[in-house]
Amino acid sequence: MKTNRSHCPINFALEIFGDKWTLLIIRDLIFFKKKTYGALKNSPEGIATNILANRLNLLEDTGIITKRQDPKNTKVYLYELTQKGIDLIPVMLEMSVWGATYDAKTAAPPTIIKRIKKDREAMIKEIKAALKNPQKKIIK
Amino acid sequence: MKTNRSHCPINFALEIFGDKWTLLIIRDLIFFKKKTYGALKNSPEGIATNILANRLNLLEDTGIITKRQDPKNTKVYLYELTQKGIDLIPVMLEMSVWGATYDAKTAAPPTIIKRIKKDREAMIKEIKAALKNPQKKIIK
DNA sequence: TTATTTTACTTGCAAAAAGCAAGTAAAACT
DNA sequence: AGTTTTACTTGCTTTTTGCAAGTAAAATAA
Repeated sequence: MKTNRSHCPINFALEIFGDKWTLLIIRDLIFFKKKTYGALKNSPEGIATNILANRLNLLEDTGIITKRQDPKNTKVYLYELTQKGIDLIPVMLEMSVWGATYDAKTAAPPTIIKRIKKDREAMIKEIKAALKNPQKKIIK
Repeated sequence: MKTNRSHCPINFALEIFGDKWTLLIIRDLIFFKKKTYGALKNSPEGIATNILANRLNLLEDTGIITKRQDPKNTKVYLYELTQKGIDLIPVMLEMSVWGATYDAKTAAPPTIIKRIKKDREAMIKEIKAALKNPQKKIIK
């Protein structure tokens, strides 16, 4: 059993998602509404399949996502955010604003960044609503 | 020369501080106002000295901190946040709230967490003010 | 003035994690 | 019945981390 380095809340967070891949998976689940292993592995950063499988397991173990069979296709599994995962939206938004501010070549849609800055709370609600509604999408 | 995986703002951020130590150093610079190598290495998580030196270099290279000699003691170096580093305060606050929410054994001071939730903007200003004023401290 | 301590690192080596290519098993489609 | 699709696993190399010890220069103490 692995022991915690401390109970500082920042450290607690980093022990779960302090690496180069985990938050990218969560980004895809939140902003692109990806749900399957296949969709997640097709992200532009090119995650290795063993890393993806490992991180999905860790995220499930830490209660950030759940895994279930697709009712329409028994060989497909659906990965979905729990409340604990949904509550990472504010972290993701702040990271997006920071990254968009300091990457001169940022690909972040300016309208989205502006809306985050202008009315964070509304944006958070909108993203949560989009997660529940299969029609809505935040980023295409 | 290392190439970017993508220009997604989240990925941009992760390529800089997507690991288990970098944000802990930034935490110490922001909340505990640590400025020296010695102070940083004494944090409870127990960072190895080679990792600390490496991360301080990377943070300097990416423009998040600056390094200068202590005018009172030529053998001491002072590490200080740039605007790019100060702008990580919102990210740190959201991570703190999330970590404090989901770690049953959290050591986060409840009064601080409440104030972040109640008035984020005021809290951000207060932390910035504390960084400029050598008397003020956010967390002791 | 010399010796010791303090500060900020560096070095070397073992262990763990990441990255890459290929392979597998079961369901589904042709 | 054979091929494709989906979700992984395996094996191997490279890179990163972690740990213990060492170093060099400045400051302090004897």
